[in-house]
Amino acid sequence: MMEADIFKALADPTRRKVFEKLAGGSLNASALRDGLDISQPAMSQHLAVLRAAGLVREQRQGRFVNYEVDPDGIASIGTWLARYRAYWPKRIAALSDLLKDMDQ
Amino acid sequence: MMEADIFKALADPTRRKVFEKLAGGSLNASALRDGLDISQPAMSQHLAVLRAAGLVREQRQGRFVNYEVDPDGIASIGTWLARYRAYWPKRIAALSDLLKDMDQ
DNA sequence: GCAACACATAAGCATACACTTATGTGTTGC
DNA sequence: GCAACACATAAGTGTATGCTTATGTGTTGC
Repeated sequence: MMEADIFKALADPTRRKVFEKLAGGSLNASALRDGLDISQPAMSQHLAVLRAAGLVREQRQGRFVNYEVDPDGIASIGTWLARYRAYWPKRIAALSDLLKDMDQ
Repeated sequence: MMEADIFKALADPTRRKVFEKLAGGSLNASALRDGLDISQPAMSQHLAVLRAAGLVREQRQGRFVNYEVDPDGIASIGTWLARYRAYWPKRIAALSDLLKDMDQ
């Protein structure tokens, strides 16, 4: 929810991997463990941190809990980053165009 | 330099305050301490972390060391964030326009 | 040279954090 | 009901981190 939580959440490499996986589409907690060599409780704890930070949101589906990227979290980072737009180098022009395109 | 270092650096509230101060212009280490109730070594250590992350850069000026925002660090965050552009909500359109403006 | 200053580094310590194993909660299907 | 499953929570532990005090390094001006 706050910047503090967001940056703390993303400071951990495992959580960033999880978040990147979710960028490809929603997945349940077990599927997220694939290839990460991490225990089930550890994943559950990581997901709790990401959820508390507003970076992901969950959706119960039977016994499974599907996780997906929460656009609000992404927006928070964007808003924070916008404060430093005076320092964006020119070579980031391409990115800027991409962001513009998203609004259709 | 790497994402890991950047997010770790920004995970600390004191370092975020320092970084925001520098967003207003370059300052030396002593000036950065104003209003932060932190020891001189602590500030020096925080600046070392921000520097290692590529978020700030230094410039010796006599006995003083001036610190300023390093555009490369900002760009790194922007590049990372761009991977999640599919999740940017529409209400961030204004930010997107701001970013576009920066390229003149 | 040397005293005063601005900052960096070293060493030690208390707390935060990511992990583990063990157990609890809720859902499915027989 | 109850066994199997998916996930969350509890409790404990080693390590990372941010702080402190003490000391080192480099610059200024007399």
